[in-house]
Amino acid sequence: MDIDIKKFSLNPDKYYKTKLFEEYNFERRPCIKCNRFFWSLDDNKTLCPEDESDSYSFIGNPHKNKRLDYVESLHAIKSFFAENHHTIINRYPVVCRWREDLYFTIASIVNFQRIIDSKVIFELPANPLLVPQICLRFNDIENVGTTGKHFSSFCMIGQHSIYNEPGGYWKDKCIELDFRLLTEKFGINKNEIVFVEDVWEGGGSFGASLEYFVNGLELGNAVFTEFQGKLTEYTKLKQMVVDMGAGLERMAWISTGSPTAYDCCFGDITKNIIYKLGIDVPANILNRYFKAINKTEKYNDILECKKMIINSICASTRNLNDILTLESVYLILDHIRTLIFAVKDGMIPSNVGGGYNLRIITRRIITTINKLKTKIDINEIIEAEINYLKNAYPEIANAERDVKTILDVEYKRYSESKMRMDKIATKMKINDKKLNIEKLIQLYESDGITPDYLKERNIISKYPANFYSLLSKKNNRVNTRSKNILEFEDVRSTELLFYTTNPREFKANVLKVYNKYIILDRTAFYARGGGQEPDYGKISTYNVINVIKHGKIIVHEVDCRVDDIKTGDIVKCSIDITRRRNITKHHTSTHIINSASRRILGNWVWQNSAFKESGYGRLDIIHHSSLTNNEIVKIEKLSNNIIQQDLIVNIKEYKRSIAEHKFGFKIYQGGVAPFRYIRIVNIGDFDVEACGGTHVKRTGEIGIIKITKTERIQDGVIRIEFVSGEKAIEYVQEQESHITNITKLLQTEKQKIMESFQNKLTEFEETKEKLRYTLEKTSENEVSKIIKTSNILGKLKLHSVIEYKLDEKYHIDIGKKSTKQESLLVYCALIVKKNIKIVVFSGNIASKTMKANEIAYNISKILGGSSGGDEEFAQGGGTDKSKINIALSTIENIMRTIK
RNA sequence: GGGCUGAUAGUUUAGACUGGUAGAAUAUCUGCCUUGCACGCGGAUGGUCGGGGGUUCAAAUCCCCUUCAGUCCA
Repeated sequence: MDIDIKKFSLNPDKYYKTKLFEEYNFERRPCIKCNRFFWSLDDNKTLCPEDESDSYSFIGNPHKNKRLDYVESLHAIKSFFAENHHTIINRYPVVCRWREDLYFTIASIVNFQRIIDSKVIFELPANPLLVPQICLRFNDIENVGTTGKHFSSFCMIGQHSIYNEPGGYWKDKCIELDFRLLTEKFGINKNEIVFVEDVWEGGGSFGASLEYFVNGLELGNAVFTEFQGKLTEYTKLKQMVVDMGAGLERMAWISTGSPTAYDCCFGDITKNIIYKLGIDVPANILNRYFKAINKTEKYNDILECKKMIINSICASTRNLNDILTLESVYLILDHIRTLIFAVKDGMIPSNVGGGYNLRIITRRIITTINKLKTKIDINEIIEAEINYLKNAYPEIANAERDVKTILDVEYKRYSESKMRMDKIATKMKINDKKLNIEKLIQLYESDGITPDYLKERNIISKYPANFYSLLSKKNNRVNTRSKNILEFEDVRSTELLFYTTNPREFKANVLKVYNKYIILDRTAFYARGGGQEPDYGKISTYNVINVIKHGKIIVHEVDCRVDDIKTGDIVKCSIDITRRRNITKHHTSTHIINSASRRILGNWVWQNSAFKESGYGRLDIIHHSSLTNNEIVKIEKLSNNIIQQDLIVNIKEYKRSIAEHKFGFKIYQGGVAPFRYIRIVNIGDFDVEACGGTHVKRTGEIGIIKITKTERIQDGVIRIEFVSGEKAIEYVQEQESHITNITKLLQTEKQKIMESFQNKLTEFEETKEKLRYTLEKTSENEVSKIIKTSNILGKLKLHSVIEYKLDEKYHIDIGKKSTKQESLLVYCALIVKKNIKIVVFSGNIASKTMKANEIAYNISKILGGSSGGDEEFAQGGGTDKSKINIALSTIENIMRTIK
């Protein structure tokens, strides 16, 4: 990266110099330590901001008398940019459903990036705009709470503009506004502001950037994105994008000069908890401590490092302990805030995907709270945080109950998990097994049992220091995906008829024919998209079997090579209307079931994905547990109730900002559409979603919804399969015919089917019982009969039998009893079924000369099998039924020879 | 998205590596003891070994698939 910074820094006039720098006479200098260039008004600065001696001097010493906390800072920033002709956009969801490569929104620009065929395209709903975007980042949660500035979720103030589109500006205006924001709204002395030259890459595109710092703290980074590709090999983008992101938490921190950024971002909550826990550290010690910890770069042992700081500022051990408790408070507040936004936007803790990050922070919340000596009420914190944050983000006002429920569910899971861990540990302690490194790794990866936990339980005394590095070595993954892309660059976009007149039959101009593909100037064929399968039908004489979108062009695939249609022809087209009708019903049903599930289960229910075919529909929802029978019944009932109400399905285009304002985030069930205008499908007041699919006009048309199956396809995701309309009738009829057949088999009538089935079960149990009883009663007789009638051969007795009816279980029972009573007896049964099974018992005396395992071995050899067992009992088998008699006479002969 | 671990009686589980009668504890029923309860001693009931397929004379055990649960990583 350094080489490339040099490349850009070689041409500072082009990439870095702005009008503001000229006007104010900013001076450009290289850092005497790292040679990076920076722009500043202060002649004394010779080092990069981080290395300056006065870094973090704002702590305890803010710039202005009027101090703005988190919410106040946000309002100040919003009004400043609104005054300067920016459209203020609501935050996007923190769950990033519009990008396959991200679980969470990690930067404000992500909202507007679309990657199509590995090309980056930016779509701004307004130009220029400002968006306060909550971002979730989990890469250094270790630092949350301890450094004073790291968060697992933070608000990135996104200032975005596309230079070469109407309304846009480039670096001059951007830097001027950022400078004015700091000086005018936050009262920062212009001499304290430093801009550092850098290059920034993200999402496949990059450009020169200016990071701006105040007192060593980076507040924002303005990236002027104009290239795409690798840093060594790139092309110029069609769009020139200003991507400025600033940290709201840090703005508030600079403004208030509090010891940490956590102190000014949660309202009074922090203060209240600190008071409740009895933490009492003098302000000057806190200020000096956090200044020092922020200047510390690398450390091996964090606790040692903290102790050193405490010593250097002449603080006490009690101060250190209080600061450690304080860190816990900060961590809890940060993690709960992250959870609030995640749950509100449709992600819950689980063991896969982004949900795992949420599980980790949830469990950190729980363990950290448990560690505190004075117990604090987690529900109170949730309430207080939402109460404060709703002043900045009103939409989270109603999230309280959901967050509590999710945390409760997760708490129970964690308790069970800990109980399991405890059991395993206890068992290991009893068995006192030696644990090698492989076993330690297995315990950690399969059961979540850390070596530290085993140490705590005195199961091991120490473990290899490289344990965690051994683990991390195992992780490597490269995700390469190649797509078959058809090139139709010269073809103009297709007019979509299904959004307007939606005809069943239409005529169209052929624009292009290629192999099995046809492109028309207009089409009513629905292309696969939004989980809805495509229309089938006919173009001229060809059967359409697939319809796909290629950018704004619709491509029809037919079942054979097209050779009698050519460009310029006018063709007659017709759509398979039965198929379309079925798919349409399933699509509207998806919306209904989705909203019904949310009402029955809870507000965290979001659509995870959906699929609508002609034969059935499938909806995957976010939910924490498998559905109970009762829940399924309720969802089905509510869905059908909506059908019976025959609600009007309203479809209308809205400007995105208006739609978001009017209906809220929940419209993005299928992901965020990047367009300025979005199509809103409104089912009465029951369900509102942004959707591009086909829908019925009134819910009554669907007729009936029947849920056929639900399953938990992974932790946190429930799949609901269902059928609608005619398909539902067919399904019900099929079920009915099954019942009819069962009724016939049971020889009863439908009303009594359950009763009759229960009777049959009881009967079966009783029969089993009778058989057991009979065998027991007769076995004694049988045994004495066997002993009496057995062949006396030499000194011993032999009872041999060829059995066709009873099983080996019977003969094992009888053989055992017989040989116990008569120690001279050899009991030998050949059970003939598909194969032959051999059961041999040899009595106590008999087994001295006639070993059961040897007898079984000899017989099995003759029958073409093998055997196993000991002297008194053996089993075996074979396949050759024709040799049964030979086998038995062989045994008799052997026994005769024994003396 | 990838990996790992597990599923045996109502409950907790042994057996699996090395295929050959599924075993224990607890609960339940019951007998003895006791005025009664608790305890103690004895007996009984309870198992599609998660499901399906394969290998084998024979699979809880070995192999493959699948369902459910847990856990770790990106």
